[in-house]
Amino acid sequence: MKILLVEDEATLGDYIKKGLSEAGFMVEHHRTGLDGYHALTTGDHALVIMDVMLPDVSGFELVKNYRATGGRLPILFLTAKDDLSDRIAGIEIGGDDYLTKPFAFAELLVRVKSLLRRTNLQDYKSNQLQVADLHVDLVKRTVSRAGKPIKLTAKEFALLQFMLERQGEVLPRSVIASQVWDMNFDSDTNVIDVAIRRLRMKVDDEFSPKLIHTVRGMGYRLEVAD
Amino acid sequence: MKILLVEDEATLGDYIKKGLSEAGFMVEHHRTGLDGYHALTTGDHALVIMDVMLPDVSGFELVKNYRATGGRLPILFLTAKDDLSDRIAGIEIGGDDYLTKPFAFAELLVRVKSLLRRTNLQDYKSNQLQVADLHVDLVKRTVSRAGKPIKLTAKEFALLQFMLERQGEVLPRSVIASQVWDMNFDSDTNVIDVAIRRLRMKVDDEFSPKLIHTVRGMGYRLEVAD
DNA sequence: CATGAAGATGACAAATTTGTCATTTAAGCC
DNA sequence: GGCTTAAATGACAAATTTGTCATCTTCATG
Repeated sequence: MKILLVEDEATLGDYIKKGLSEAGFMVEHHRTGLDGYHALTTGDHALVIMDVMLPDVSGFELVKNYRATGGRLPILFLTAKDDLSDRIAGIEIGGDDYLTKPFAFAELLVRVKSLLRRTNLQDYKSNQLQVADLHVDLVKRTVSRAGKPIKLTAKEFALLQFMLERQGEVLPRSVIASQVWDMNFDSDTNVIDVAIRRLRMKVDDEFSPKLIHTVRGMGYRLEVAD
Repeated sequence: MKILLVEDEATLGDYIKKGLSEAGFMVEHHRTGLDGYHALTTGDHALVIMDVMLPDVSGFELVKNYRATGGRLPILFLTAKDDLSDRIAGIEIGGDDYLTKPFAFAELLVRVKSLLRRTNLQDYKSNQLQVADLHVDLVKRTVSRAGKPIKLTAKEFALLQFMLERQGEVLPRSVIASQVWDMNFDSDTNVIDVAIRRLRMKVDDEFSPKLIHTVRGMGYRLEVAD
């Protein structure tokens, strides 16, 4: 479970991070609003803990914008005591929570767990596959290698998915044809060769080790080593 | 867990079906090879029990073809005693099993369970969603309504998936734009209207109840009733 | 029930994906 | 090393998907 923490005060930030890590959460810590916002919109966290007072942008502004674009992660605000009255009171946080500094860590942990419990019900888990440093999320349809996102077309994705499901097996063109293309393999087409090439360009060309291997006379195989 | 049974002898077929049903399996029973083959290639069973001697095609031929096109379900053959020696002996069943008639039902059940245990390990479950009679499999990327398969394009699927995730909520165009299109909503485009229309044509037009509703001035909502 | 605004729709155009083909490159074998 | 065949590649064409626009329809309201 990944938590995004946006907190500029080093001492407090480290303290929270340490505590949550010990409680079994992965914590990604950013110190400015913009960094935090970037992480928020690109990452896959389950919850956000955000200081309202940040050096650059107000946490409140950030979240307003985040919500306006459809973001729905639960957000737990941290506010300084004297900010509380007029600020938080007016925020339509809609189901999110806040905590006034200073607070006991135990208190934070309780709120975090409660928020996660409340929201994680309808979260269906992603269906992830991985080979070497290639990550594939079958539900989100995202692919990345060595952390770099890769955009695949529908056919490319289907082909990769099929090969992943049969990792290590040699896949004759005829089998690929019938499973990925739903056609009877007609040996005078080379669609599959071409598709493999396109997939390789995106998934293998600039990386190593190579994952897609040719088995001459037989077909192709996806595998980490040879 | 769905099991496909292909057996022409009525008595034996009914007997097996009854027994397996009582053991908690769903059984789809076909009486001819061709029917069975059709079910095999279009359905989503976990295991196949097939008589080798069928009135139309030999079960052996069927499976040979099935394997050649990449099918990988475990298949349990039923053979008459005297067919056994020369036939089964020569079949490269590769991991599948067979049972000689007559057999005790308990024996069949043991084999079935063992085959399922052996193969279900690497089967990752599909990630399914459903509203009314609309079924969506997020991993296989299949959609069907009232049992009828529906083909969606990538954008259509993404839109439907998004609406399903937020079932019941009114989704402003601006939110759809940022979540499905990854663009800042620019009110002088009607891409979303058009996309909704295309989705409706496939998913709602010839069905009822309607699932995609317009909330005038606000956006769209996916919901079973109004 | 007339009117203005929002949404639906159909036709078209742009962009993207997918498949085909001719040619080049590489592998396996003698 | 030369030969044969399989696979890789690049360029092109077809097909499909996606977005734009102009027009028509529907809804809410006075």
